[in-house]
Amino acid sequence: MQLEFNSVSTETAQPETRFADVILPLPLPALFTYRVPADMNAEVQVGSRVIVQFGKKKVMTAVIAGLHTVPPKEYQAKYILELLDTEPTVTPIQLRLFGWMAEYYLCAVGDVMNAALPSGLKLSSESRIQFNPDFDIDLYYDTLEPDEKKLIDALQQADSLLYDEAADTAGVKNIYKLLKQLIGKRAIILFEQVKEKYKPKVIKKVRLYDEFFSSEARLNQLFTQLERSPKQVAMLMTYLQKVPVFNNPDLNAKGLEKNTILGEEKANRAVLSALVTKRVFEEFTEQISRFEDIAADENAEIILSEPQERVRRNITEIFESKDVALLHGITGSGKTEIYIQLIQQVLDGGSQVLFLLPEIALTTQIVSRLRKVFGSKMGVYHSRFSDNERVEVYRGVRNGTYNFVVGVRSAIFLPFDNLGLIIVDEEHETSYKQADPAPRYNARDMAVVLNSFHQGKLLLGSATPSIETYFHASSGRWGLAELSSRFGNAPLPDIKLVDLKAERNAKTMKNNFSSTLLDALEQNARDNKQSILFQNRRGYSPYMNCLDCGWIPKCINCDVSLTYHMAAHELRCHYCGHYEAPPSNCRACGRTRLKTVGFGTEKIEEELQLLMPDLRIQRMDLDSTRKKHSFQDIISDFETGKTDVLVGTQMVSKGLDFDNVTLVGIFDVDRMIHFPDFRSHERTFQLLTQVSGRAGRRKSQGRVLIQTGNIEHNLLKKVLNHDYAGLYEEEIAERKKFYYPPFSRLIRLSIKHEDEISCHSGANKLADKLKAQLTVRSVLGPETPLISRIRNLHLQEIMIKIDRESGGLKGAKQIIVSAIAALTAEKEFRALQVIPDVDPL
DNA sequence: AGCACGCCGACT
DNA sequence: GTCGGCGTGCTC
Repeated sequence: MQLEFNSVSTETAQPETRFADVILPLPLPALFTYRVPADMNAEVQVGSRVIVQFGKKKVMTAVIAGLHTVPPKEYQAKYILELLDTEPTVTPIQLRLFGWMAEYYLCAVGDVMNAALPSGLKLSSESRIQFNPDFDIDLYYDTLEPDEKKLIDALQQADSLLYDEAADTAGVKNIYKLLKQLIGKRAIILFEQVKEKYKPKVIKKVRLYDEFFSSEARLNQLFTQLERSPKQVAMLMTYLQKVPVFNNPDLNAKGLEKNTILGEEKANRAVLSALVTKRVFEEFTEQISRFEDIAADENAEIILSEPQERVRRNITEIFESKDVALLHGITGSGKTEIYIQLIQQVLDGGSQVLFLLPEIALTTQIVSRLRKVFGSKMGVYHSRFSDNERVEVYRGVRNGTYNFVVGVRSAIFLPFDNLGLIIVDEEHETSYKQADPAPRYNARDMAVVLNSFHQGKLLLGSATPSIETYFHASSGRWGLAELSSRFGNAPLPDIKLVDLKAERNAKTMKNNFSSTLLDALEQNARDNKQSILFQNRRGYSPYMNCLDCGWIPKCINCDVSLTYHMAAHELRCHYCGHYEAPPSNCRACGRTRLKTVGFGTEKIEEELQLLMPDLRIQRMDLDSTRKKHSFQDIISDFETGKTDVLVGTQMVSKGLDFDNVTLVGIFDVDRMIHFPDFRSHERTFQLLTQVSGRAGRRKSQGRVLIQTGNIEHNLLKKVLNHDYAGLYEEEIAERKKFYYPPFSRLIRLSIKHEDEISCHSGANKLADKLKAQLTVRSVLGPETPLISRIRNLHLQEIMIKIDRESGGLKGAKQIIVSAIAALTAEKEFRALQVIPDVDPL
């Protein structure tokens, strides 16, 4: 589609002229007003997508947030160029959520909309280059320079090119100069093209022309006609067999897939196309879903155990008086079956259900389990899906194909209109919080808000609830249901600490493996049992070190040491992606005694392989699961017993159920415990409990060995005793004492600047402004974060604690926003970025 | 966020 | 003398 950019209207606004306030997909604080062309007056609706021109040449998709007839006074509104929807894509509830989130998380509505809509629904324009048909090529070709000739040649072949394609064909880096020259010579023209990104999936089919089954005689005539083409007759027979049109003429309209007919013996393309040419078969295409049509398994009836049933009733009771409940059920207690029953109940009542899961848990067994019960009326919304697939789920929710969706955090943005139940499983998971970019939202918290919009019910589930959630649940604001026995009375795993200090003194360590852990691994291998080893750090070793002068290779862009990766034999920065070859000489003293220090998953894998050569080991971390299916492959290899040991990061702790795993080994807990963060104990407890839960599901009791240099540590004792209550008591007391959530609200301001000095002075100035307006004790910092520079930007942090009782959240936010605006308005701090993060993790 | 307009250094 | 660097201000 070619767009007209220079059309200027001279009409004045008639009384009936309508105006639309639209949300643009940009981080701009305001809505923009466009004029509705008269012929669209009847069709425009709030929530519909439109195409508008923004600025001189940008054309983009916007969403109508409001319609009115008040002409803007300060400027002449541009026209809406195109209306994309006959039915609104965005529902009123979604618009309300967008606005709510923008205000709460201190970002632009455009940011929220960007996160909410799959990019397939956001068309945008691209600049394309076209040969100018008025250019007299014969006359001027020889005046062109070699680069120009190349591009012109290519443009005469294709009807248009993108900038990048043009740069490629011309073989130059900077295409703009070349384009400018050619525009000057009037050889090319540029235009903007709006690209529809979503492409429905189609299959090619064939069917008989209707005339042939009008009567048997007509068909016989056809057979006679084809007499001398046995293969064509065979193909026709195949068709009639698969599509019995004489029993039911309506079947012909649906036809038969080309691939099905071509899959038959002796069938081939030539035969089919002959029949098409003879106008026996008619070719057509049909739009289909990208998702397999899977029927629910009738036998997948879920029978709850007595404790499960009790808890289910308990939750139903809670929902009579409260909208939110926490299901605190220890690992392996069978929360999923309870969810299934509740979901079924709500679906039967005619309402929609949303089931949120953390990113990693979603690719695994739970989805197939739910699939068995709910079949293809269940939609799955996941970031590993292609954009086309996500658009299909979005549309499917809108048009009623899916009344139940299992999804990751962004699924809260789907266009539900009647949500009866939201379940947030593993509610403590940090992946519910989007760290970057804006909106920095927590899907678990937004589920609470969304639920109130729908006046539905929300169930949070976890074996290790976050302290905040447990506080709300136990204080009576929300309901609390506890499930404290494992399904089938399976015993909880037996967790033991391995004393690294003692083993080091006794010199029984082999590299990073204690003799206790090695013995257990050997025992397990003999018994044909599987083991999981957990080390929450990928790569081979976190840094290299010169033995002579202590020099450590660091990232050129960030203030971090480079991690050595064995498989790729390179040093990598885990923050910016920079990588380089490991140096053979120390860059400080020139000597060659460089050693790798510390250990990650790669090193554990290597050491274990050396110690136990017969063991079949697989590693599961970000590096080994980059490719699309590798994650699933690793899991199924382990599931089917093709591997004995799985070495992994956090990834192995989430939602995986393996019946034959009886041993879990955990490395490097001391680092986790002592991580400088007020949540480090909570985190460590959650992680260790989750990983431990992988050991000995169902029948046998599993063993967990935690290697630590600090066997007396209070937190580890709580882990050993599965003492969540103890953890909660201690943590909530700390939070109260030091005034942390849930007793206050936190807003973290990250200050970034290329220049270190400006970064510090800007942060100081901002902190001073804030301290003057808020109370001094509520503004902490600025502080230099653990990593002081990322991607060449220096960092400072200010933490603001907002009093819960004073109820000044909105006021405080107002102060923060204006303080930031005032600071960045000073020209000294023009290049300073201040990024607010509300409820940071 | 892009993008155009505008004012100062190293090159045909 | 021009090209082009990125500072600053605006986009309905």
